[in-house]
Amino acid sequence: MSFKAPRGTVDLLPKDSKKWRFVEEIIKNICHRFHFEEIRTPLFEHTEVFQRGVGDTTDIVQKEMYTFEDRGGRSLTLRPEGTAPVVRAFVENKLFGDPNQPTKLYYFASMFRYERPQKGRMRQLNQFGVEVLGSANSAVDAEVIDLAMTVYKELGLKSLKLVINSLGDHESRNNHRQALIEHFTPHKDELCKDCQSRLQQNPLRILDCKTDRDHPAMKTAPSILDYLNEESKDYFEQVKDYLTAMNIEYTIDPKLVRGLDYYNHTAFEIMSEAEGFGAITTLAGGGRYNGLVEELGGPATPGIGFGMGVERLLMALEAENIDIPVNNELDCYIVAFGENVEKEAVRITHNLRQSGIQVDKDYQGRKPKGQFKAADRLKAKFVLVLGESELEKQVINVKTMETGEQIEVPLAHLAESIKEKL
RNA sequence: GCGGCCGUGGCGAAGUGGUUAACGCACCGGAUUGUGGCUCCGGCACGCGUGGGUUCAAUCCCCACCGGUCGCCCCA
Repeated sequence: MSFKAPRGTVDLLPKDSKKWRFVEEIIKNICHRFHFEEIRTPLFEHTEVFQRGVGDTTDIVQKEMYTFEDRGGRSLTLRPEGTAPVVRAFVENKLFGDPNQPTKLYYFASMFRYERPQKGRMRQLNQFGVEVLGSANSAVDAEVIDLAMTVYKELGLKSLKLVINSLGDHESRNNHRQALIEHFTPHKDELCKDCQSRLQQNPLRILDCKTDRDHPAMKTAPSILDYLNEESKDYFEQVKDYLTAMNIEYTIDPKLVRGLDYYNHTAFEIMSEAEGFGAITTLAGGGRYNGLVEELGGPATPGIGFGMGVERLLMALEAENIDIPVNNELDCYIVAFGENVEKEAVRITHNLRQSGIQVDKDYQGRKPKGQFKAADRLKAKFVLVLGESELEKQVINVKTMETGEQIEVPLAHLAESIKEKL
């Protein structure tokens, strides 16, 4: 009987986990500079959180959730995205009552979506994301976008495209929605099946449809930008001004809609334009969601955030041939052989580790030559050679692998001697 | 949910309807009783995703299933 990881999941092996840690550290460092604090929410939530938060008509809720019933008959769902849980936690823990507003949070967490896996799409995926709750200031929109772009920039990505749009406030959205319904209804029979149902449920997303992309009615469809009321228009202008002030380049795409129901005003996506990236180009996406906190039972509180795919970030780095520095070295490797030497080798290993030195030794019963080979393979800086004669003299031979030179060090001074060399 | 391609040792990869399934890398041992990176020699798949069928005979042909991969929808 042999087992495999479930479809759409992978094991993160040491070779790659080092890269992940490097990326995580850079990201967390940036969050610290932007003065965001970490939040960790449960892996699963009551299904209702996502139905209400993300929206019943979305693909995520309709066909991508890992939903199950627990022994108490409760319907629970492995989180498919990060915003709804964070907002739930914000409300439940009354973070809105903290005098320090806005509340600036970030998370680094696994998400789950029941989808057919392919390049850059997994059933368990990892996202870094941020949420800012409690401010309707357009400078916050710009700050959040700046943070995302900073992550990519500091990791060295060049072929990026920032796309922004405004979905407007409630009034603007409704007017636009009406206009869309009126525009597309005469062509209803010519649209794909998905779009026919979208026409009633969420006409905005027809604009996003790839199947009907070339339909003539698509080109003449009313643009949201023409339906923004003064306030929404003004807000969007401010966001653009702030981006320009920070020298952040962007393009405006009136068709950028985003898949989740909770967005309004600013919506944005960051895509990779690198060659050989596969069919998927979206690295991160986000936007403003001023009604979500209320929707989840909290006081009217504006919010904005984004989710960034970590797997896709790593893919983009690879596509642009950006190497992640990985430290594979080992400080010391103990080569021991002869009668009764093993116990002393174990003791020395322990003592050096207690002194803060990184040490490993052979556990495979290899001959001395094999142990040296292993030390070489592990890129050990020093090999500590312990045989019967050394043991008798209470010394150990310290060999510097790079130069091949070897000196005798009394066991009593081993730790200090190595610390000096390191 | 739908479609294309694929499934041989730890990895990469050849192969044929029929006695012992190439080769390369890695690993282990020896040449070198206690010293790595080079070289040489030796070892390393009762097995070719699983099940069924065709056949005197199948890793190779057919079918089904499972798995992987890439793409569609949608997204991270």
